Parts: sequence; C-alpha cells; structure tokens
Amino acid sequence: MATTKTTVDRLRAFVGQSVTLEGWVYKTRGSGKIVFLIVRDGTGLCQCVVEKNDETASFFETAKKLSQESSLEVTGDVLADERSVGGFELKVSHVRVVQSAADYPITPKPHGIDFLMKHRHLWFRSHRQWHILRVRATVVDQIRRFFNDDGYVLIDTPIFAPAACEGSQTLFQVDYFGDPVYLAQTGQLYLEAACMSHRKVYCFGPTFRAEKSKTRRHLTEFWMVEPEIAYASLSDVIDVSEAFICSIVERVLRDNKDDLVALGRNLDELCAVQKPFVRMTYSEAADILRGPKAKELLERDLEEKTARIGELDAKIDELDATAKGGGKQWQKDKASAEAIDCREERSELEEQVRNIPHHLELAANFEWGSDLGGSDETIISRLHDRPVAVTHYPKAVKAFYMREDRNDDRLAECFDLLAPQGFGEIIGGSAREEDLDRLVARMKHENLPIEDYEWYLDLRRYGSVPHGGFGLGVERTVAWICGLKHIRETIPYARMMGKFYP
RNA sequence: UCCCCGAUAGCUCAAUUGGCAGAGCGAGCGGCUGUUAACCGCUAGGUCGUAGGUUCGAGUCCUACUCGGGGAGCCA
Repeated sequence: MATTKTTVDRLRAFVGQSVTLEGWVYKTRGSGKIVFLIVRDGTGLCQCVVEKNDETASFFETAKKLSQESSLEVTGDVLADERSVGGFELKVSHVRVVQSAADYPITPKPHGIDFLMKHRHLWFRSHRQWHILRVRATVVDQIRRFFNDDGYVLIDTPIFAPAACEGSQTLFQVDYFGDPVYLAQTGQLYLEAACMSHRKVYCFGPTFRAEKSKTRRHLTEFWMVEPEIAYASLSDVIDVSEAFICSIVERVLRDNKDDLVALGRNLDELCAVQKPFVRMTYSEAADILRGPKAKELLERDLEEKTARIGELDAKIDELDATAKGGGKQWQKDKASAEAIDCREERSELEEQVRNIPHHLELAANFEWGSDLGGSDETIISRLHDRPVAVTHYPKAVKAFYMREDRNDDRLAECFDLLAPQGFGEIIGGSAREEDLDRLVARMKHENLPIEDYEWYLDLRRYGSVPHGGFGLGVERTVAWICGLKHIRETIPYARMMGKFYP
C-alpha cells in the first residue's frame, strides 16, 4: 500500500492519493454502516469517513467506538468534498489506534470558565483556543521581528530584582539566600542603562505583579515588551509605538486571517488601525470626559442596553416556551442552550446598566489631577476608531522616572496608548527624566531609598541624554486583536489572583 | 480591601417560589450508509459547597464560612 505521511494543512496537494494522518479524534458521528471521524492533527481538522465494507471489516467496529481525543493514525484516499470541514476528506482504508482515551472531560457542549481553566492542559485542544494561541505566536514573532529589523539590540533584564521600580505593594517577594528580592515588574531601569550603550534596545519577557485585582484585564504573570531609545523625545517614542502597533496588526491580518475569522473578529475594525493615531493631552481628555460627547455616549449606551435587555427578556420567554413545548428533542435542547446564553448576556448587560450612572458621574465630575479610570479610558477609546495616545498626565499620578514637562512643571512627558472599541490601555510609556537634580528631588519627594538607586543615578552623571521608551502588554494586545473580552485565554497558562493550576 | 451575583449528577442547567431531586450532554448497551452541537430506544449516575439556625417539613428562608464569576481601586 503506497502511502505518504502528511498533515491536514497540506491535503490539497494530495487529492486522489493515499496519505496517512497522525492525530486525535476531535469528534465522531456514526450511523450503522458509516462512521465520520473528525480528526485534528495540530494543523487543522479533517473529516475521515469509514464505510463498512470488506476492506474496512477488520477495523470498522474499532473505528465506530473511537472516543473523543483518542490518538490514532489514519490512512486513506484524499477527496475534495465541500461537505467536509476544510474542504477535503479522507476515505479511510486503515486505522491504527495509538491510545484509546476514556471519558475525555471537555465535551462539545458548553462548559463553565472555572472548569475550563482547571482543564487548561486539555482545553488547548479546543478549536477556539487553538486559534487564539496561533495569533499570540504571530504577535510575539512580530514583536521580535519589528525591533530586530530596526536595529534594536535585545537586552535580557533580570527577573530577580533587588528593589521596587514602581511601588513595592504590588511585588512578589522571594527568598534569595536569606535576602528578600522581588520578581521583576519591569525591565525598564536596566534598559535605560543599556540604551546608553546600544542606543536602541528592548527587553521581552514575563513580568510579575501582585495586584489583587480580579478583572478581565489583569494577570499576575504576563509578557511585556519594552523598547528604550537614547536621544528620543516623547513624540519620537509615540511614533515608534504607532509604527509598532501597525506592524503587528498588519502581520496578523496577513498571516492569521483565518484564525481571526474563526474567532468572529471584525476585520474592518482592524484594517482601520492605520497611522496616524489620535493624540490628545490628558487635559483634553479630561475636557472630553466632562463634555457633551461622553455624556451622549453613555446615555445612548444606557438606552441601547436597556432596549437590548427588553429584547432578551422576550427572547428568553420564547426560548423557554420552545424548550418546554413539543417538538424535536434537539430543538428543545438548542432552545434551552440559547436561553442560557441569553440569560448570561442579560445579566452582563444589567450589571453594565447599573454601572452607567456611576460612570456618567465619574466622567462628569472628573477632576484634573487624578488618573484616568477604567471607565474613563473606555469612553475615550470608544469615541475613536483607531488607537488613542493620551499624553502629558499630571506627574503626581505617574512614576518618578518620567520626564517633567519643561513648559508646565505639573505635567509628566508620558503617554498611554488606548486600543479602540473600548479595549483600554495596551501601552504605557514616557520620556525619562535625564536631569540628575530633578530626578533626585522627585525621588526624595516620593521617599524612595536613593542609596538603592545609585547605579541608576550614575546614568544621569555620565553622559546623560534625553531618552524614552514604552511597555506593551502582550496579552492585552492579543485580546484586543482577537476581540476577546477576557485576557485569560490569550496566554497558555494564565496566572491570576488565587489561580496557579495547572 | 470594598460592592454585586452564584454554588444541585462527570459537564451545562431546571425544580411550579417551603411539600416525593429532574432534563440534556457525556458514559454503557442496541438501532440507523452522508452526518455537520446528528437522530431514535434502553441503562447506570445525587450527603443539593461547608457548618449552624427557623419550621411539622428546607435545594428553596436566616447567619457565618469556603470556593467561583463580574465589577471598583491599581495597572500592561
């Protein structure tokens, strides 16, 4: 029997030939004398059809009883068939079971998030997760490629850090041969040193924050890429972030369009991510929040969401009636499953509706001097169809190393980049204070232990120059690009407050 | 740390509002040659999160705790 080993993504080249696939059973459907095996092999899905006849007699019963996620080698002729997922199918001539799986926990039916997170090691195999992590891999590759192709030198910064860079209450403390050290929450200060050697540098690795926040935008361990550039102004740094974000979006649209479509992402919204991004100062953002546009947006939201809740109520009643009435069992089943989805959407909307008056109040009473809250960021980003850079925050709410605005000493030369459609902050960056006296004064004001930062201050003593950089959160970026509401699915093994298994 | 919601079969959810704990999926057995979350019949599967309390009677009401979800603060 002449046969070639191949993978699902290459079937097109083998139509009319016999091939062998190595994979796992994703789903099965059977009838008396025909079995459909949907096999996944890591590169895609392929329907394998086993018909009962003399040729298949030796393994037909085995194939019929194959359980979900059993591993197997399957051999057969490749046919083009539109009825099949992916457009090709295998007319099976041989099946070898590698291992028979029993009682695979994740079924094709819906599961709760807690259950799925506890089965993350298996959840990977589900189609949606497979698409998301493929997008992540492209994003990570493009991050490295963008900087490597533009003359940046990769500097690996330490994960064990001796002291706080930004604030010690959010650090994980580790016992280091009897001394307390902390898991790094940024490599920035180390990068500032390196950029005085290489001019353009970046670091890329995991970052740890012990923030006690349980929200859709937080992880305790996440990946961050941080470029740092010597002789750069704030405006230069924002230019880099623009080109950087555009290159990532463009690359994903080029290489992962199928994944995005499978995830239901609106591609037009991604295509609209083009230079130049919107730039506004913190003060302008504050005016917008207090102004009529923000109010209109939230009031329209309130109307639309209330109306949607009404629609859902009606739909739920209708579905419940279907589920309890006559008709086919599968129709009733489908109706009750849909009703569950509708209830979930309704309770989410109800929470949002409850929060809108509060958000209205926060926005309307926004006071110059406080940081933008999550709801404030959402308002600003939803008013634009491309990313928004909010610049020049009050320096009091920002980190000590940010450069003081020489025209207005209340301000820091910093920016946050907000992703559109309400996804919120994906980048935070700034020009760094290069003046020794200003920096020391600021550190004293914040009661930072100057002696621990002597090495950092040396950078201002020996050839200090204007410089700056930013940090981009990989998971938030992937969530935005994939259109996911929660970032926990964008990292292979999410670490969140109270969660570290598996 | 604070606010809201939840916990019932392996999984997803019901239980007529205090009166005999149920359905689908999954599992097992049987049937069906083109299925797309297939379908049809049968079988097994439960200390209703934990501990107290109210009551003739508690899955349902009250209190505390544990765990989970969502949000606030903080942040990428």
